[in-house]
Amino acid sequence: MKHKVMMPKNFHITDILECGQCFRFQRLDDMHYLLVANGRALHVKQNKNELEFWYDGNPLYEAEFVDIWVPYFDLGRDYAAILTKITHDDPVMQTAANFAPGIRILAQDPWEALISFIISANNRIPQIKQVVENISRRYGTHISGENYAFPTIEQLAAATPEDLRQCKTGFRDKYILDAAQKAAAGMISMRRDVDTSTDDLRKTLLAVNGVGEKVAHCVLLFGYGRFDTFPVDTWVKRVMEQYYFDGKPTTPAQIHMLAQERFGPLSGFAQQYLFHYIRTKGE
DNA sequence: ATCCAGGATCTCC
DNA sequence: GGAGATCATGGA
Repeated sequence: MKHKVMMPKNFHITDILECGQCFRFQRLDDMHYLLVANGRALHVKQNKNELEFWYDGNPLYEAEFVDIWVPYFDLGRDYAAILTKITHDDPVMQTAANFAPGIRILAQDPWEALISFIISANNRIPQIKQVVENISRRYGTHISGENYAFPTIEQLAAATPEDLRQCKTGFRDKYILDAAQKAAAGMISMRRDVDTSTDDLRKTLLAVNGVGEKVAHCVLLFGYGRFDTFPVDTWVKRVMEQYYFDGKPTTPAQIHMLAQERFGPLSGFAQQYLFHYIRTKGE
């Protein structure tokens, strides 16, 4: 059973999935992707005037679409209003946003985001995707065909370092286990609606071995929907130094201050447009 | 073959 | 606190 909705403004499935925020998807065809999230394998097909969603294996009902996938794809948010604000008097942001105006920040699971971005450290996106896939197949619950859910905290907490290494985690095996241990012990809430300030949440994330400022910001943004964050990786550092700091060397702290001044509570959106633009424009 | 990747950590100053 | 080396893995 397919679910169809009218084409939302500022929604482009390629921009959304290929912009580097999410790792569990594959392109089946132009404008047609298979995504694993929320314990489901979901087909997403973007047509001229409509979006189609359907599960790989079982029916997708209206109520479930509304409860799970509308929030996941952030369909209730007015991205045109966001773009108007962050591009105001900012030609750099205008260029970045025009490059991929269909980006939306997905409402991902905090636990999956935490592990995924621990894996992202000193790694390339194709390999991050491969390692997350390996871990899901080894520890996650089967969904359909070749699709496995991302493992739960308990499923990963039961892993051994040797086992994890077989998933090609490299030196990050101990980091993943530390995250699983702390999560299982309840030291970090894995609820998106947790009532904790962004800064306090950030500090608890930094307590995990293998989580520094950049990974913490990514988990806050993509896993907890904290849009007042601004992950600074090599690409964002590059684009910010080049266009906002007159080519001068800059620290992440300085970049955070400028982002807070300029983009405030919309920093996370701004960061994703900039990241995708600088990383992809040359291709 | 050497270098590097959505970084983090450890060491040494 | 800042600079440098090191960390698995695999692709260029």
